[in-house]
Amino acid sequence: MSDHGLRDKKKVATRQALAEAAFQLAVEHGVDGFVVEDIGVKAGYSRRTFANYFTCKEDAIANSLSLNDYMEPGDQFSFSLKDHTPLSTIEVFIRRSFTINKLKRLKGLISLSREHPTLRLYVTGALMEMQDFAARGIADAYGSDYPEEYYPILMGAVFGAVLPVIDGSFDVNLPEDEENEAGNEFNQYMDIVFAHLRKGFK
Amino acid sequence: MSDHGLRDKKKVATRQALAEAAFQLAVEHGVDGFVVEDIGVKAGYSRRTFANYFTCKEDAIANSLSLNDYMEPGDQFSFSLKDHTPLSTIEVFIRRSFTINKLKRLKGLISLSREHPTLRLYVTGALMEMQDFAARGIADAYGSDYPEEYYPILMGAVFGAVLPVIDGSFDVNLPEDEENEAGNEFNQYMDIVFAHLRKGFK
DNA sequence: CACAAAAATGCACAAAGGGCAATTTTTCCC
DNA sequence: GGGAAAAATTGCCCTTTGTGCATTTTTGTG
Repeated sequence: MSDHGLRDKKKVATRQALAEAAFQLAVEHGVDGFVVEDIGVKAGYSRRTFANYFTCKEDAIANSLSLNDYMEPGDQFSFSLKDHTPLSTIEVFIRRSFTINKLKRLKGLISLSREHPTLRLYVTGALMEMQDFAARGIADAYGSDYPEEYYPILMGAVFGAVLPVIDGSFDVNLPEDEENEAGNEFNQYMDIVFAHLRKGFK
Repeated sequence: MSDHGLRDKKKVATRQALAEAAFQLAVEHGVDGFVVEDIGVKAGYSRRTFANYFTCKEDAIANSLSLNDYMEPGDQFSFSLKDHTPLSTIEVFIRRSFTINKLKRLKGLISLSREHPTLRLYVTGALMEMQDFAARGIADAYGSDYPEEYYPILMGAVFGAVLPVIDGSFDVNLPEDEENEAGNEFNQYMDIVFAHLRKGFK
């Protein structure tokens, strides 16, 4: 049998090394202040290898946010099977996913995106992938307990409402200490978001 | 005084001509089946001029959807000042914006995007611009009648819930006759979407 | 350890992106 | 209407990308 576990792990590592190098170079020299070659040098790979993992610089920079590494669909949503509704399941998923470190990286990406429309596209694209991931997980978990069209609408509404954070129109202040996950401003904003989503709009 | 009206109109026309040419070429030969030069030839401009209007092919193709041309923020949301809530205002805006012709173009873009992640990014980007446009209009129209954070959340939720259509996971069947705007499947889907948004999620 | 599969690399070439300067077109103002 | 100013279009040029293909190197298996 083929257990390519180790090989796959190395591929992920390569991908992350390249993305991380790309992000750091972008912070240091601006998104347009370096070339793909530089990423390769910094990460210890060739230009050609970079092209095997990413389509362009922006792709690599944005995906340094790897929001969905370490996530396994089954794991992430197993808690949802009892005592939870789809909405509260997503709520837990979102709050768990945006750790302080992720939010810090996100802030960096947002400020880079501010004057760089193309990068902005790739950053929102990364979020969309996270949304797809969550949508699949939720749909698997709840099956036919809700009308067919419920999940895509719910998922869209939730992630749409989170977008202002990603997009930078809502500016999240982050605490210095990594430990204080629960009380950060992102979670306060989520309180408001989910309250609105539960109550409905007018 | 500087009345650049005619000049601006010509710029818009040029932009649209290039975008339209790009879209048609994409339909005929596939997104990767032609080069920027071809777009210029088809639209009657040079490669260099194309670069003045768009960053790449995908940018041009996606923006052939020009959802927000002919829109003036003031005009579009003037009806909102009486008898409407923010949500119902957006609802009218959305239903008005997605005419049969726009939806047809959107379907074309979706099928092109299906196997082309980069184009997909640019198409959702075009929708985001529409969202920004609507967000500004709505915020102007309602000012301080609602809590400060209300509009971005509402706007995000609405456009997020519309995204499945854009994204192609909801497939809209369109009537042959252009006249039948009200009863098309898109509007039926919107009925469900806005019902959920009003009622709230659980 | 040797063999097969897969990843990284090198090479080459068509194409993209964009600065700069020249040219053409549009607008402004008398 | 005509000439000056502003803006749009274009050509030129050169660096950077993207990618197919062949080759080398690394990894996993028996």
